[in-house]
Amino acid sequence: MPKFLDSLPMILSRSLDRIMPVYRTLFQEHAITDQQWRVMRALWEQKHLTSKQISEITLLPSPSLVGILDRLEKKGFIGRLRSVEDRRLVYIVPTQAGRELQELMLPKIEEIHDSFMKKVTPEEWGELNRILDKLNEYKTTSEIVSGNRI
Amino acid sequence: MPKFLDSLPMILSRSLDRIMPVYRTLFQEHAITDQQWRVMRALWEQKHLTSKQISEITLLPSPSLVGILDRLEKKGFIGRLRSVEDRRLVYIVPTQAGRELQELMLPKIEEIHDSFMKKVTPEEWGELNRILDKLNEYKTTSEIVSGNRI
DNA sequence: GTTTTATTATTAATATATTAATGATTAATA
DNA sequence: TATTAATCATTAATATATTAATAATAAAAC
Repeated sequence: MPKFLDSLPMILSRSLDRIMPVYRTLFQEHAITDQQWRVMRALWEQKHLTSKQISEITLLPSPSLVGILDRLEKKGFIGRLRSVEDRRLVYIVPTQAGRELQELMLPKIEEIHDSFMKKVTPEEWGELNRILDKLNEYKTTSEIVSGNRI
Repeated sequence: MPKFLDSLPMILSRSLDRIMPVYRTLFQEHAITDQQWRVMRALWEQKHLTSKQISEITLLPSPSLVGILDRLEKKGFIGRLRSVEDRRLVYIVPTQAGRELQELMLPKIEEIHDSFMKKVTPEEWGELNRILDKLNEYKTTSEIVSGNRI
């Protein structure tokens, strides 16, 4: 019988609970949230992205994204531009202030990433990714349809 | 330069996004949420637990737990009992209906768990846990103090 | 070409996360 | 023992997640 604490959701959640505070210290210095940074990070080296593209990249659900983008807009880090070719689309563009925030934060984000990478060997990092991929795999397409946001 | 999508938070989040819907199908059949199940699962084979103990076991933050317990109480799955020895403590006890829910759900939860276990070898499962543990480790006590809920 | 179907962003309603603060109680200390 | 500090559950305020639904627009089918 599998111990509750050793279940797959629990070991992943526990890991995230340990890891995110390290990043969060930096986020708080710039008064943004985890999710707000995800959006800014996705815009890195991009002229613009639609809301849907950002959702796919960041894994943030579309309904949540509406508010997240509202707050980033209010802070002056992004702008919204309605597409003229397809008026259903809204392009999200980083402002000058948004670009500056990215330039400022990215080096430190990479520092944090590197500090985690130093804790394991490259082989272990590869193994981690490979094993997670195996766990994420679905065997049938019906399973994909049943519950997956993507 | 680490790709955003391959960062540690993202690979863990992506994994959870893939895994949780499999469980959630079962949760929805019983009209409870992920978090509500975590609490019920923690009470498995326990006479009672304090709110704090549940928070530590389930990784759910105490302020969230207040509402989660409210809703479980309203659904008749748990009860609250103020301790007489230490009146700061509140013991959470599963009701008869709560026990029945556990009995009903646990076999299926274990089925789902087993289905994930079948996707990797026991060695890979051990590796996954070992690598995550290495990533979760803090080197200094000051780092622990800085951001960790526990 | 008009009706039907899909797609995109959004709203709505409820549940949870995060951070800081509070009231009640207990433990520690002077 | 009177005071101070620590602990536990909770509240408050804001941000996000989840699910279902909707308005506007576009694509497909008839």
